[in-house]
Amino acid sequence: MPYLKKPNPTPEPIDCRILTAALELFAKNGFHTVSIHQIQVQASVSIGSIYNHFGGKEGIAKALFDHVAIEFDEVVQDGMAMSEKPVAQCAEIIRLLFTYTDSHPYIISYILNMRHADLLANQPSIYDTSGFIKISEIIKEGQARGEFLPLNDSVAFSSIFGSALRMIQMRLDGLIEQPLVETLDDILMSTFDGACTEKGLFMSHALNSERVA
Amino acid sequence: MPYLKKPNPTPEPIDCRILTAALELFAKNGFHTVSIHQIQVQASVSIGSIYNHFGGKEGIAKALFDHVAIEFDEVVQDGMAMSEKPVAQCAEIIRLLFTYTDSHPYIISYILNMRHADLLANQPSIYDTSGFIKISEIIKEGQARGEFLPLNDSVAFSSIFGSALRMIQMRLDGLIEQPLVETLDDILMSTFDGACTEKGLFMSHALNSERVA
DNA sequence: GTCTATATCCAGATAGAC
DNA sequence: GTCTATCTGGATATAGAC
Repeated sequence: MPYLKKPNPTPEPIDCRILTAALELFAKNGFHTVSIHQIQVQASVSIGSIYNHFGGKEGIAKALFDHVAIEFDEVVQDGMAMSEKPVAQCAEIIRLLFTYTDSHPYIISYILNMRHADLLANQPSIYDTSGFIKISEIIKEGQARGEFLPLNDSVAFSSIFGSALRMIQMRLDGLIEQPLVETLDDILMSTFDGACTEKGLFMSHALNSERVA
Repeated sequence: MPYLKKPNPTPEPIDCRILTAALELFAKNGFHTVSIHQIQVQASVSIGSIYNHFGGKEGIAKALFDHVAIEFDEVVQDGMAMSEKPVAQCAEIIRLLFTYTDSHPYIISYILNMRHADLLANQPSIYDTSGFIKISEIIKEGQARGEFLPLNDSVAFSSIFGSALRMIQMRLDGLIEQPLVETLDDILMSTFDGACTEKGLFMSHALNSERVA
């Protein structure tokens, strides 16, 4: 029965197999708990090949970072293409990140956690990527148009993407069973319109209760 | 000159020295990159003592977790004591977390990052602590009173604490030079009242642009 | 309880055949 | 370019003196 004979279904190139295996293992177990031997087994490759292609474990991590940075940039670009308006662009980026988290959790996990997880300092982080820079520019444009509050860079970023990123973290940590997209509308609403039922609810409290300086 | 003779200025108990040293090293470099030898040196203790007290590196991590969980719970309790109103309680907890991040960055870093950073799965996380449970109850109470939007647990938590936690992360990652407290009012405002200048700005976009299902 | 010296193990890296 | 076999360093952990 030669038509059933598919004993070696590995059409992927070897370096791609290595990266895929390493990404999954790193995201699941963390850079330092994963040994090259594990990667070797999961990728069905020899140790020698790994060293030939990437020069070692750190080399794999570096290549993975470049890879996920490109993916992230594409998500941002896709989100930007959806509309001219910064608010809608940010909303679309969040939607894409949510779907991406559900479909490719290891990539998002690597983007978000890898730096803290393991690699030494002075390693590039997500904040150094072109995707993040594009987001910063969207926010600036939104402020110029008067859509977003005129807050400083990090505050504005946190206020727009903080809730969504926290949802992603919790989903990756296994605290949320639901697909993230199902929560999208709620997250967008609270992000853009606030977590309270009425605008000014917090300010009235702040005025009533004299806080200690 | 016996009055100058203070060659051994270590009034702290030995296990406390070990924990302090380990906390700093773990937060800075990550669990797996820190060796027991480093902890030994920084704490001015012998390896034998470390094994006597904690049974190894994982034992230290476990003890540290219990310790920071207690600190976190105290922060939440202090924040709750400030007011009866959930909105004000959450605002105060965020303020305390901000000041705590600036004064004790290693503790906050450990709380936020340690799980991803290193320890294996099935390790307790911040979400299992009494402090987090108290926060969940505050949110529920706020929803019952009609202050917070009636969103499900994780969405509500993310919408209220997501921006602040992102600020803390960025501060710990060295992306924010400013003390966090200086950004407190902006974060609270955007959290509770939204990141946009007008309520409903996002919804109008969503209606205008037919999103692909 | 605290220390030093030592044993054991295993991950990262290399050498060289094919 | 891919593989197997091997080397080496360093980390965890232990044994036993004090």
